[in-house]
Amino acid sequence: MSQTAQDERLTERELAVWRELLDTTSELRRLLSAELQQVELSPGDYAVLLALTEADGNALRSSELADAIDWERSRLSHHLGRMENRGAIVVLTADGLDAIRRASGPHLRAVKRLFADALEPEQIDNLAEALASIRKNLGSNNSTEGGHA
Amino acid sequence: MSQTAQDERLTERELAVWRELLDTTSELRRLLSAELQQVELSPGDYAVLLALTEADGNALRSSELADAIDWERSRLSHHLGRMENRGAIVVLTADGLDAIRRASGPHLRAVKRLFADALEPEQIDNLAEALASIRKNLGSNNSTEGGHA
DNA sequence: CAAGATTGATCTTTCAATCTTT
DNA sequence: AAAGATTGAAAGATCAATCTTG
Repeated sequence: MSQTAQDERLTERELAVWRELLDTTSELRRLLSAELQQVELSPGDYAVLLALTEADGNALRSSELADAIDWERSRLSHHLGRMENRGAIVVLTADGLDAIRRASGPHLRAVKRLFADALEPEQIDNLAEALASIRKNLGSNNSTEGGHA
Repeated sequence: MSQTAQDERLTERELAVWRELLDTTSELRRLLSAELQQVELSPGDYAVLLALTEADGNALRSSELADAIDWERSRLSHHLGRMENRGAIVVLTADGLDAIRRASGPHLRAVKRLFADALEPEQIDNLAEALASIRKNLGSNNSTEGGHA
């Protein structure tokens, strides 16, 4: 499945990179979340709206939406309820479209600024390759089984 | 600050890798969390205990601990309260040491299995380099300012 | 009945006060 | 008063039922 020795312990180096991966992505999520807050959306809101925008006819069945953003059904259900309370959107209405349109420009600029601008094309390739290897390994590995929740 | 052109839009490729980074790390966190649950610890518990284990005398002031794991003070305060309720540990007691000892073996093996085993040494290096670039860029960039919360 | 979807309970995180200590 | 720390309330996430529909 994997290319490196399976039998040895995790090295200091590997552990350090692992922690750095967790810390860095946490920080990125935090900053992007703050960015989105300026247009009154949570990261969850954004994920939901984005998935709907990208779907055919701007609509998805609940379970399809859950799959698209890889959420548990119950989490989605609660979240949609909250969005409704806030006068937000379940299936993309004019308001919903408006919200995501207002958000996506700043959001994408933030992703570029915080992430893409930091990396050379080759680094992007390397990162993509590393993530693909991890993914591939998750598929064949995974004691908890199943893939996701 | 950065090496690539600042003025163009985020490319499809960059966006795809960005999403893949978010998805992959989410999945890793989920699996590691499930792993920890088998020894009755949450990822938060583990972070707290680990920081204390690595500290001088297995103790830290509250604000130092918060800094070490990069949490807001209030979050740490609530979490420590919950750990106390559960009969867990604030400053590392015998029970706390015991808990982290029981957890760390399985946890580190899981990190190796899910993360390190998937990557060639060169991929680890590449990943570390990409993360370092992102970090460096976060330092000089960051509109929300400050660094963390 | 089984998959799709919602609900309630509980736990976690965040935000805005508030209390404490120097 | 300013930094350190705690608290309460509200939002978000998770788990185990439960309800709904095909």
